[in-house]
Amino acid sequence: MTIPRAKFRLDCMQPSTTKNQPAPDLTREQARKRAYTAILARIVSGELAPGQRLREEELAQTHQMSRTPIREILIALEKDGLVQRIRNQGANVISFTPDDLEELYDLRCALECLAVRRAVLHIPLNQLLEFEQRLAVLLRDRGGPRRHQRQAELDVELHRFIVSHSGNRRLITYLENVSLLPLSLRLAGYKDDKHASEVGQEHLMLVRALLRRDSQLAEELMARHIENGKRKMLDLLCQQREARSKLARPES
Amino acid sequence: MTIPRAKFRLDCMQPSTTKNQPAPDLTREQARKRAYTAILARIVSGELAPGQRLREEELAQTHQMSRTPIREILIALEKDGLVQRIRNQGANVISFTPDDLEELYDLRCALECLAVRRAVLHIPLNQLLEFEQRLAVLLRDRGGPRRHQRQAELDVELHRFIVSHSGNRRLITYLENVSLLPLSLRLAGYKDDKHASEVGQEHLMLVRALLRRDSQLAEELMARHIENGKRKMLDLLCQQREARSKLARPES
DNA sequence: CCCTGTAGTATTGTATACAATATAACACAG
DNA sequence: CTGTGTTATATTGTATACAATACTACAGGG
Repeated sequence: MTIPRAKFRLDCMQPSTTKNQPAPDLTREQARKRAYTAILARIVSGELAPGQRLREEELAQTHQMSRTPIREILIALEKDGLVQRIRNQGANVISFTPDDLEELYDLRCALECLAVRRAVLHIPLNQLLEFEQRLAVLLRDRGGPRRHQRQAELDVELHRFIVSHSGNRRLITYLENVSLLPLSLRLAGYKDDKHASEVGQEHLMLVRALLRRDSQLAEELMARHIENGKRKMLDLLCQQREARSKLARPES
Repeated sequence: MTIPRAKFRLDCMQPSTTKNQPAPDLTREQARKRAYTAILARIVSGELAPGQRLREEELAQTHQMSRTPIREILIALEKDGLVQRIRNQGANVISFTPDDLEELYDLRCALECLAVRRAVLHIPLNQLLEFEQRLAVLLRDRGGPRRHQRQAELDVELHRFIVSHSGNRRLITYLENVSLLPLSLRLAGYKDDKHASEVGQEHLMLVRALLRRDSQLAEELMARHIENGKRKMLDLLCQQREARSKLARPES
């Protein structure tokens, strides 16, 4: 015996007005959105490891829906570049090589430089000052509680903030996609104090250039910042891969 | 009475080997791919006008398949930026405003400049010489048969050629998406002889810079080339919109 | 006449049954 | 024991039925 699926309110049960019901039944739409973001989050966070198989039936069960919407979500995630699907063989979390990382960072560099250039004039000064403040505090405060995490969050927030003022919606979504995949690596990078303080410094300089509305300098700093990030993340990725391959065949 | 759907060959009907059947039945996969490219082509070519409703059932019938794969294709096309889908209201061909066009061209500029920079060293000289040849011929040959179309095709081909040697797969697909939407506009632009010859000149200069492996110059020329294109396409789009709005309410 | 509310219709969203395929387990000849 | 072919099983791909929603036409009251 199967549990009957949730019944949705019928038209005739609605009070009296026909238009603008605030939420006749958002559960379906919400559920779908939640499933999408949940799967995405599990991939980006690394909970679902690269290469991990994503079976439709399993996802359907965990999200309490049928395979149909799950399939559609997987197709969307494939287009987002987070999932790889092979016909008749299903979907896997994408696994990226150093080459992929380089591709992503090169793209990010080009796009984010465009974003800064466009954002310089429109970005509100008071919020920039706020960022400057927070960056300075975090840089001074060596070894505060959960410092790495706070710094990582500020990193993401700052970049999103700048990009969001570029005035180019497509640029925003592209950058979101390009940044999403290596996000867990970026977060992992903050465990290294030297790296963290360098990134903090770069961010601070960038914000100050933006405060002076110095477009050229800001773009240059951004380019260097992302190039530096690329190098470090490549190192980190290679370290991780070595560590993992040693773990796979422990011959020590 | 419904027509029974095509029966597919069963395992037991296969000759004898289990592996590597050349094509046990590709029709499904082929059909799906064909449907995808067909719909895409109809959008890009302008046959399906911006704003045009895309009903699943209708597409399903014209492509001889059920709504399920069509839906999945529409989801993919939405992610490609060619279709807009609104929940419970279906899919429409995306309609782009001058603002959208500007967004697309700004993105294209940033991405294609990156592409040239990366391609300069690896792009094969002999093929470049071939392009130079063909460009020169087309520029001399004023008023040849189907000249506009040949020139437009060469345009697309040249840009694809350069981008394909960037060594960045993601860059290639992003640029494909960014370039696809305004393609019909670009093709329409070639009806203007002045525009066509200017573009031809720009292409020729670009190819010559690439032949000299002059990265900086090539990038600069590309940036200018796309900026020029942006301006012209904006003009053209505004003209088209005026013409259409006059046609909508003919008060002459 | 316009506006609001209502019933009917068209279309999308989801669940599910079935078809087709790939993988794994296995039998068997060499 | 190895490699090949076969069968069983798991999983994806597609068709279809049904649910839910948005749209349209229309009736009735102001």
